[in-house]
This record gives sequence, structure tokens and C-alpha cells, in this order.
Amino acid sequence: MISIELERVRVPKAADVLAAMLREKILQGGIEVGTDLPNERELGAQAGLSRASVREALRILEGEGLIVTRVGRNGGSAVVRPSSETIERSVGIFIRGQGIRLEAVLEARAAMEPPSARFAAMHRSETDLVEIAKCQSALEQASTVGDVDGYVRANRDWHVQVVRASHNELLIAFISAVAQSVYVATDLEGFNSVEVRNAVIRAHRRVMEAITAGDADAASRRMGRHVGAYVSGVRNTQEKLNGTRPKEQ
Amino acid sequence: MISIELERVRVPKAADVLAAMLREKILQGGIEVGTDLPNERELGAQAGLSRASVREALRILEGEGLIVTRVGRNGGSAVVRPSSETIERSVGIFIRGQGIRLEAVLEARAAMEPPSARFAAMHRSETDLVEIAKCQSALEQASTVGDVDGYVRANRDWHVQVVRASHNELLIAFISAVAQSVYVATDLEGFNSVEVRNAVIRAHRRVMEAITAGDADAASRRMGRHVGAYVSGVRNTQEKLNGTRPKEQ
DNA sequence: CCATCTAATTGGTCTGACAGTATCATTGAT
DNA sequence: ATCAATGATACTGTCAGACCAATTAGATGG
Repeated sequence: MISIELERVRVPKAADVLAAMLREKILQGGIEVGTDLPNERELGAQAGLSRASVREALRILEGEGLIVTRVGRNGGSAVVRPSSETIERSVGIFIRGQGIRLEAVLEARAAMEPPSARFAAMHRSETDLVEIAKCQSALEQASTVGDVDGYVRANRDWHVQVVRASHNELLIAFISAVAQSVYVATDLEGFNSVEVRNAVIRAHRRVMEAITAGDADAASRRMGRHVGAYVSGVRNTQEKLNGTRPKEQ
Repeated sequence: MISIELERVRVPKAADVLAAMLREKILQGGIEVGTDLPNERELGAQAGLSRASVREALRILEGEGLIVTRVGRNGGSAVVRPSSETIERSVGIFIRGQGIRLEAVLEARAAMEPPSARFAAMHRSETDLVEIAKCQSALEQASTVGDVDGYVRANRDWHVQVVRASHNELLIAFISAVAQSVYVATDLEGFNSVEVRNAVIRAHRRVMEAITAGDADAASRRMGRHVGAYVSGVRNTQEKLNGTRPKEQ
């Protein structure tokens, strides 16, 4: 018997094939947002598949954030613009699933935020400034009242709002995803001290001044110092907790 | 008739509920990687749902990269560690779906790579250096031969390998995702010139020197100049193409 | 001991039915 | 004529049951 070079034959599932077809039609063919796909029975008839397979394909696309499905008359699947939510979900699962340490998450955030602040200083609109200021007010308010959870939430919102001002959709998505994970993982104890909270508030103010003035270098530098201090703070807290610095593996 | 304050009642789908339950069990309960879930019929019996609903739930988890499913005897769904692939997929869809311009993607990359190079200089292992050097060889090889596509691919791999050396899983995932999108969107024309290719090769060498020497500042600075030049290059090409700079909206 | 066949187990697919829900169309009262 | 109630309708959601296809454990035979 002769032996032929033959790679393992792929047998994709029907639903995967249909999902891939529809995905390309939506992304490449540029079906406008809001367009209704044919109903499930119709799709099945066109593709020569059962309704079960069609539903599986639609569920895949829904998971990818490409369609939404509504029940009832005139219901069905409509094309939507994929939002950053999908990225945020997958990043959250990645962080939890890989067991990524808070320190590493903060490190990634510390890497992305200074350049984001730079872009924010360059591209911010008036409404961006207003939105950032709103978060800052909420932050200061929560701090004086002593509402630690509200404070941490406002803190997250402030950082997200700053990167929003950069008008770079990818950085917005990445930092939103990371900020959310930081928020849920943040040990509130670290912000029980008034001194820490006030330091954060002052740092924010200085960053906001730079962004408002359009001073890109200052915005980047000050944000760098701010998030750097944040990382060190968390690192110290954890060292105190563990007694020793967690070893890199 | 009295009117009660009543928010719109949410009716989640059976599959969503089951998927959420299993997801929590996997992530929080910490089911070890490799563990087999009960088979679909068994899951259906336990949850009191039909096999169709169970399959839909499993498909959701598969889309999230939490399980893999195999057919055949001793097949079934096994828990896996979510990889960066899921992030890369959702980022790719986000970029295509939102119609994000190449310039913005490069901008995000330019924001993340200098700090990544800094971490690489701080944390790189010997094997990291070897891997980076391999990509550089492939790059130079492809350049001398004139294999433009191979050159662009090796270029992507080099950048991914550098961030790998940072040992920050999040930055690795983000930059891999972005680099892949840059790769597929890159206009090969821009690299037809030998001068451009040689400039890239020289820049890479200087970054590698800094990373090898463990000089974090130099690594960051040089990588910043490198990717900055890249962005400008693409921007100029597109200006030439459009005759004018694309307006921000 | 090894190759081969058989059978059991599991996911993949299909069919057909009914329930649940949101919208449309009609009807009836004012 | 206007508008609210009411029924018809067109969808998705869910179910049950069957069969096909792939894979492998275990029996069988050399």
C-alpha cells in the first residue's frame, strides 16, 4: 500500500459553515446595520439545512455580537454593529480563566493609559472634558462621603472616560475591558485611607489640566506617574499580605 | 386599577441560564482543565432541559473558549483554559465590523508596543531572545530574496515575539490581535522599496540590542521611534492615495 | 502478542410539533 | 372618525424522538 502525504481531513460542522458564510456576508458584503436576516425556516430552506443547524449558526453570530434576535411577529435576527462589549467579555473570561494576577492586569493598564492620555490631550472635544469632569465630581463626592465602592466605581469611570477622549476605539475597548476587571478585583481596603484617596484626586486633577490644555506630553507623563503609583500601591499591599513578593514563574 | 412600579420582566433563555451556571462552575469553582463534562443527554436530565437547549448552552461556552467538544465514544465536552485566540477573534470582528481605519489600529499598536518593549527588556529570558532572533532572520532572509508577503508575515511575528518576552499575557493577547489585523490589512506596496525594508531591519536590530542588554528605557524609546515611523509611513501613503488627509469624524 | 472486527457510546443532524411572545388587523363602542 | 379591546398571525423558544457519523473499548481470532 502506498502512503500519500495527507493531512488530517477537516469535517466542519454544518452550523460552522453557515455561520462563516453569514459572517462574511455581513462583514465583507457590508449588509447595513439593522437589516433583517431571513427567518430561521427560510434560512434553512435556502441553505438546505435543518432549523436546528440554522439556529446553532445564528447563536454563534449572536455570540460574536454580529446579530441580535428578537421573538414575536416581525421578530428574527437583525444585523448589528459589533460593539466593544464582546471584547470586554472575552477579556474578562481570559483574565479569570488564565488566573492572571491583578498585578499583571494593572501592568497592562499602566502600559496603555499614558499614551491614551496623550491622544486624549490631542483629540479631546468639549463634551469629552465635561464627561471627564462629571466622573471626577462623582469621585470627589464619594470620597468625602466615604462611599468606598462608589469611589472605586467612579475611579473606573474616570479612566474609561479619559481614554474615550482619545477617540481611538481599540484603546477604548481594551482599557474598558481591563478597567472592568480591575474594578471587580479591587480590594476596597486599599482605598479606606483618606490620604490615598486625596492623592488620587490630586493626580486626576493634574491630568485633566494637561488634557484640557492640550499638552500631550504632560498628560502622558502625569498619567504615567498616576498609574505607576497605583501599581506600586497594590504591589505593596500584596507584599504585606503575602509577607513576600510573589515570584515570577 | 392601581399601577405598580414594575420594570420590564426579563425572560432569559434556558440555554443562557445553563451556560451561565456552567461558566461559573468552570471559572469560579475551578474545575481542572481536561475534566469532562457529563454528556449532553446526562446534562439535559440533570438540568431538566431538552438536549437542544443543552447543546445551545455548550455551544455558547465553546464560543467563549471554555470547552472543546469531540465526537465519538469517550467524546464529549472537556474544560480547557481560555486562550488569547478568543480575544483575537473578537478584536478582529470588532475592527472589521466597526470599519476601524488602519491608521487607528496602528495608533493603538504604537501606544502599546513601547511599554511592551520596556517590559521585554526587564523580563526577557534567553529563549525569548532566541525566538526574536529567529523572526529577525526570517525577516532579513525574506527581504533579500524579495518575498514581500513573507517579509510582512515575519515582521508581524517579530513584533508578537517581542511582546511575548514581556511575559504579560494581556499585552501579548492585545498586540497579537492587533498585529494580525494589521497584517491582513497591510498594503504590500509600502514594502516594495528596499530602503524601507532596510530601515525596518536596522530599527529592529537596535531594539533587540536594548532588550538583550536589559536597557528598558532604550528599548521603549527605540520601539517608539520604530512604530512611530511606521505610522507616519502608512499615513503618508494614504495621503498620497486620497490626495488629502482623511477627516476625523 | 498483535491485527481485526464488533459493538457501544457519544456528538451531529433532521423532523415535526407545540408553547410563548410581539405585532398586525379587525372589530366595536364612543 | 377615533381609539381601545380583541383576536389572528408570524415569528422564535423549547421539546421529544429518531437516526446518522465518528470514535474507541473490548471481543475475537490468528
